[in-house]
Amino acid sequence: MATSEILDDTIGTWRRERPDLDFDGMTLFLKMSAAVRKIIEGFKDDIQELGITLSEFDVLATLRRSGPKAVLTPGHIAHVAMVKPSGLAHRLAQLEKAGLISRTPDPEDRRSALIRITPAGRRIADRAIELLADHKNEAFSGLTDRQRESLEQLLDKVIETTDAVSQSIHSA
Amino acid sequence: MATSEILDDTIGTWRRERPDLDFDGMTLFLKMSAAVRKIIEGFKDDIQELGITLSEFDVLATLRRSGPKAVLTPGHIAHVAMVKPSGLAHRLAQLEKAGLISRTPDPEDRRSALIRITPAGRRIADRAIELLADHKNEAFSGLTDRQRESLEQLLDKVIETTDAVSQSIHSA
DNA sequence: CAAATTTAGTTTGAAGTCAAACTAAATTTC
DNA sequence: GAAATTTAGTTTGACTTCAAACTAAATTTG
Repeated sequence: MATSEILDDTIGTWRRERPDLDFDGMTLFLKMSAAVRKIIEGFKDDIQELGITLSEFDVLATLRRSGPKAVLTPGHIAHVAMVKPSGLAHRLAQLEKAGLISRTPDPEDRRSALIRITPAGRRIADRAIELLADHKNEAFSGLTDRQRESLEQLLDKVIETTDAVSQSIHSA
Repeated sequence: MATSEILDDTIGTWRRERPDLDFDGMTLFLKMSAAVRKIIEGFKDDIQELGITLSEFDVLATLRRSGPKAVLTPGHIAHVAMVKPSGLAHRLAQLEKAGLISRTPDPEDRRSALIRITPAGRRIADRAIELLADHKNEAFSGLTDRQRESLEQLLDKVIETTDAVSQSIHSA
């Protein structure tokens, strides 16, 4: 059974069992979620061959794209990688052990640390982003340029809405 | 920093550091992924108040939408919930302990089991799907009907592409 | 129909994530 | 400027998931 059939069945049966509810938003969410999951799955295999996990790549990528001399704090990395600080500590320990990042105390704020990518880490990050870019482009290769643009605009609108909601939660 | 700013920064810095690569597909993926994550986060709080986890809801929902007399096997549930059988066993054990499902041996295939939702499980599933439908509709409330339709079609195309890729992997 | 293979599901072990508790340093307050 | 509060990051413990090994039953093969 293909993904789209499972999704159609999920929504179809819900509509039959709960005709009082509106499942339009849920349909969109399920399809979006399935697409994301499929894309991630496909990429996981590629990146494992480089000897890192997807989570570790997140950290390496953040450092790599910040430029050759980038020096980031754990807090900054956690924020942009959208991971909790407690989750990041383990990743940093692993990456340091693997020699892909270095961690030195921050002389200006001794609670913090300065994280740098090593040459070995940089090589892996570069190779990984090449695979990643290819892989993502392939996933959206069924769309025309115009459709891709349209999809991006629609996604921007959704993010705007969901962001507004979570902002209001935090201020409540 | 809002989600969209983080994403714009991520793509912007990658384009600066690796101008040789095409990040269009990656941009779409990151935005899609961020939207999905945001929507899930928001819903997690709602559902926790019902005393179940998101994973447990997946199972209850599969049973609930299959109708009042539904009897499903673990294998079927695992397939449509897109979870590995090993991951399902634990969920079933928890749900059974909580009295939300029942598990009886399958008389026709004694390796398998027959899973049914209990009245208590049904009540929780009904309440949860109401919250869920509302929540998802809210997430997409920034789009017009026409835009929602457009988004769905675009997602269908993406799923078609990614499904084709994973099919060919499995047959290779 | 006995042996080999496949299939269904569970158990176990390893890995990853997060919340909560904790340590230590910086900042604010009075 | 000492005490209280806030902030940065790590550690710990609980939980979740998956892959691999395993059990047991059904099916296929010779």
